[in-house]
Amino acid sequence: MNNLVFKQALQQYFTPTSSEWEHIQDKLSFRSLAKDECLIEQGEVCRQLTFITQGMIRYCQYDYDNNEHTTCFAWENFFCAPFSSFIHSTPSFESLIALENTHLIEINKVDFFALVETIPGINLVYRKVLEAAYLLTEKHNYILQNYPAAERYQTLVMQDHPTLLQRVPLKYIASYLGINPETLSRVRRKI
Amino acid sequence: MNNLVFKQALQQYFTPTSSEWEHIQDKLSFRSLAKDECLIEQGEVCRQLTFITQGMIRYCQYDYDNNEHTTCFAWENFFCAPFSSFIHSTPSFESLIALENTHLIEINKVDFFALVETIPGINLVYRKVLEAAYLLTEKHNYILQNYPAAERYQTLVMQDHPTLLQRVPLKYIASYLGINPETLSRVRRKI
DNA sequence: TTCATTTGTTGACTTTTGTCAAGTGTGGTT
DNA sequence: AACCACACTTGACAAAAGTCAACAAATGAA
Repeated sequence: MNNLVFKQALQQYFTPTSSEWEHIQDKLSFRSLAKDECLIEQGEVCRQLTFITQGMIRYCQYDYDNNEHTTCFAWENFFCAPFSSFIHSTPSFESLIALENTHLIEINKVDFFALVETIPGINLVYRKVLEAAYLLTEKHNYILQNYPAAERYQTLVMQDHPTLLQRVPLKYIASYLGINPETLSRVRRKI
Repeated sequence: MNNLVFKQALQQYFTPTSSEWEHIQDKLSFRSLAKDECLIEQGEVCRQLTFITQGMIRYCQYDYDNNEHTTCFAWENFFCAPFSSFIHSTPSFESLIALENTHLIEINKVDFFALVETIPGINLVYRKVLEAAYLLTEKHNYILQNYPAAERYQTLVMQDHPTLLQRVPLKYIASYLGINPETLSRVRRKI
């Protein structure tokens, strides 16, 4: 069941042989998070790669005044991790918190990198995941640095992810746009 | 000469066999940029990976009002490219412009990915380059989004890259910090 | 050296966004 | 139904950074 969702996700990139799939499946474990439960806390070192089979995760960081800032949302069929922590075993910049009750597949980091080395298809998947993560944050950051509040809303929400509005409280959307809820409220009123 | 610098850079990650090195060397070409010359213009699709043997490159983007924003600096011994464009063959978000007279080694994208597929060491190097690029922009963005002007200067310049001050005009540093030159000037006066 | 251009600084003012406080609305619990 | 917590909105005001204009300082070319 859950495994199948995962296999389908891999098959976007390669079709594992049955022996490869055996090896992969061996390393998977399952986990659920209740709404508001933490997958990883800021400062922790990330030790596994996570794949979301159902639900939604919010990435957030804390600034010098301990205010929370949302940097990313991830949902069904995406891999999620604080990648720099996952890659370099350094403390994570961000916390990952469930926005809804969420079902996950986890692969331990050591196991995952062993698969990357031994299964070329997994190497490819890893590259694609990194590339996609890079692209997503690049755009988010480009918009946050170069556009005022109203344009951020238009681009990052209305244009790119209008469905967020149905799933995510506005206060987190405001935080994703790098503005506060009051400002978002004023932006939305003017439209 | 130039090749040697490049080989040394690779050797941080792996030691190519002499036949591997032959294949790699075959694909390298050399290029120089005068100060202010453009390596890649925003909107262009990036078709090669570049390695800097001497000099310095500035990455910059243009916002909705066509104001320029510096997002990154790269110098000797670093690979540089607008990675999302390089990876996905999409128009580059940013222009790459020489800050000084600069010497480069280039590898055509198709050749490079062929090397990634055939030489495991190059695959590793590519992963490391991507990971490093990801980490660098992640920190830059984290600071820009979460800290006010004075703290951005302290962290990104004084702490991380104080040598920038000797090589880069303040107006570009201001732009890298997401503030204007007047604000930077005021920040520096207060210290 | 001199002159012109670019770079950097400063002050006065404006704009944008944030902060604080009060209020409305909604959903869930008892 | 009544209450509570939470999400969201609104207004008045404050703070941070941007804009514009003037000028100073450094750099480079003639």
